[in-house]
Amino acid sequence: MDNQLSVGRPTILDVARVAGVSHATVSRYLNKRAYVSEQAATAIDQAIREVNYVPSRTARSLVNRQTRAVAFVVRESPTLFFTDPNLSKMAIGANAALSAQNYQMLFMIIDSEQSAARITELIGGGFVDGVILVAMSLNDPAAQAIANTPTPAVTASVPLPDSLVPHVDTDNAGGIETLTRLLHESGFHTIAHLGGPEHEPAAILRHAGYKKALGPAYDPALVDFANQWELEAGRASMRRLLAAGPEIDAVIASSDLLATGALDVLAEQGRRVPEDVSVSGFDDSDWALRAHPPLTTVHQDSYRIGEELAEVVLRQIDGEDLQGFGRIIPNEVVWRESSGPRSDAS
Amino acid sequence: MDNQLSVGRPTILDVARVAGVSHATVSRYLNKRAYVSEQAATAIDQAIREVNYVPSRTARSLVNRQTRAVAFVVRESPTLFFTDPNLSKMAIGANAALSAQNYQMLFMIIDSEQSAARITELIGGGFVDGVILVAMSLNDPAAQAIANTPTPAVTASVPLPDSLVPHVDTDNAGGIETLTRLLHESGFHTIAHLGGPEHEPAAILRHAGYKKALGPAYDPALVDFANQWELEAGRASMRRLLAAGPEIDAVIASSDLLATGALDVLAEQGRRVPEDVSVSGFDDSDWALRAHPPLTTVHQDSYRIGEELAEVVLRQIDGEDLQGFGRIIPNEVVWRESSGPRSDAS
DNA sequence: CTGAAAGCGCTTACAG
DNA sequence: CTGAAAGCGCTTACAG
Repeated sequence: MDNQLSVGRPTILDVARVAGVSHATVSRYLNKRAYVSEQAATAIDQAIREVNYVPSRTARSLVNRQTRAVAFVVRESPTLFFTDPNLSKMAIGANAALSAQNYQMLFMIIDSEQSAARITELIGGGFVDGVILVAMSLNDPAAQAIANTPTPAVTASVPLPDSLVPHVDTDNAGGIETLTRLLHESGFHTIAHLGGPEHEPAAILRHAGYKKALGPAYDPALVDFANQWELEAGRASMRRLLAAGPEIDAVIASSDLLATGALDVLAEQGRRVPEDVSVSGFDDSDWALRAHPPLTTVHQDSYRIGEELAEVVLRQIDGEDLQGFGRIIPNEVVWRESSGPRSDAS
Repeated sequence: MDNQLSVGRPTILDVARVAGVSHATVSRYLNKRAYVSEQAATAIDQAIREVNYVPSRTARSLVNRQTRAVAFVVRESPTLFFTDPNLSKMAIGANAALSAQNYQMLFMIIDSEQSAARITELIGGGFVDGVILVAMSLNDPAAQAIANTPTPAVTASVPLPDSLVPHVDTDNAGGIETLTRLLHESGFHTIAHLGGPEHEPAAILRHAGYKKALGPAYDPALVDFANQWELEAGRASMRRLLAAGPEIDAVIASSDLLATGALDVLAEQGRRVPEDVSVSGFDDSDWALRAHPPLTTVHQDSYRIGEELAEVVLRQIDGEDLQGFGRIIPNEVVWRESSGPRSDAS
């Protein structure tokens, strides 16, 4: 009566032997996609418990050519990732959407060149069915390598250059455009723009929104681009703006961090915010709330962006061709003290 | 001259055909573990580029019986996870240690019953070689199921009941013991303990540390256990303590959150902190810093805990039997305003 | 140094 | 309804 089992973990053959059927029948039972007699079913069910059988994921993946897993790869300093609420909400949103379709999200952190290579091989080697790539900097070899893999991919926030990988992003242009309009309507008329690095897509789009809102009133003398997305670069840029146009009564910065740099310089020079100059940012990050005064900014629905990212990979996994596709998610202006009272406040 | 390639992604057979060798030789070349002639090597190398070959992870895993991946499973509200700096530092530490050994850490979030079942199957099915389990609540079926899998596991923070799964934890008893001693030396003599839920291991250990430090001076009348790790439970417990022993001049709470509840009640009753009563917590979480006044607490090196967690799974993957093993990581008292001036401050 | 062959643990037409 | 057989893409003794 001793059913010899193999040494390692039990396989479908062990179950078959105990149940007294062929392993093909066990497989059919497991996959519920073909008829199995009631009698065989109960025998198999019991055998599964008896030998404590769990199907091998790798064997299944090999024959099915799918893993039902999607990687969420972060090309960022891990600390920054966990700190940035926008990024973590994105991850939570994507996880929920994937989970709902019974896909497992696998969060991976690139924290070294070695890990970048390993993750690229993993993804190129079919360890997952798709990949959501979060990378802030362009021309990043690691990001490029992952995107060039045959595995369906989507990038968050930044469309990769020279690549047809679809991307999902917040409405950079629209957010700033709306903000500019609101400031204008609230009585600010000499509105400067403190942009991000001039060649970065996000900076370009945000500048475009500013320009569009102003229309013919747009004045290039009131625009300056910071060299980096850094506090110090924001300060330098603000100094240039003040030197060029001392009469400005509002500054629209391309990020909360740059706006914080602007606040520093304005304080140095004795300009009051918002009484003398209104300041605003983008992102609605912690910087916006911690600033003195708290910053008007553009808030993005990161959870939703995460969900859309998931949808875009999933559709590609289902065979849809989404080359070059871009999805823009609307955002929302959050009006705070740094812009003074809002004229049209209801 | 047209080398017919199969339709899907190229396989080792395609490489072999193009290079004019057998696929076994290609495999040997890839694994560098047997001699391959220089001539064959260059041909293969070129063929790999030509067909753009990347080895299949699933096929490899199936024959090698290993995936070189370790799951980091979080049984927590995802938001809480990303918010809690202790948890994210743990993840970063584990990721770094695993990565250094060329293992890929796969971060997975349990956010529903469905996902709990899916992840359990994944792990039981050999999708990863090991699992680090972060679960705060005991008797959690999902945690138990994962731990009962044949896959090597380790739990963070909490040893699972009735389980021999190894665990790594901060020195609960030692931290509170040291803290109690320091308070005593600083002139506090009627020191109460506001413990966590009476049957939770962490609460039991912390209480033990308090008791040990006090020795014969220990007085059970000065001890109360909160019903939950919640703010409100901390308040209720503090009220009971004050009712039982109004003369207390220090309260050692089992967590920062419980300590915050204690602060609320003391403020209500007009007792000044630290002038009338010293208050301290455990965790060095945001609660500790945001409290008024900031809380003395026990700080844990979460990054290091993460590294140790990785080491414990890795050793098991390497075949070591670590059943029942527990690793206790030392921690450190952080003295802040809620305890007044420290007598032995250097 | 290198092929042919078996096998890792599954799924799935194909005949019965 | 169910077995036998082939195949998913690799690795690895075993002979040469």
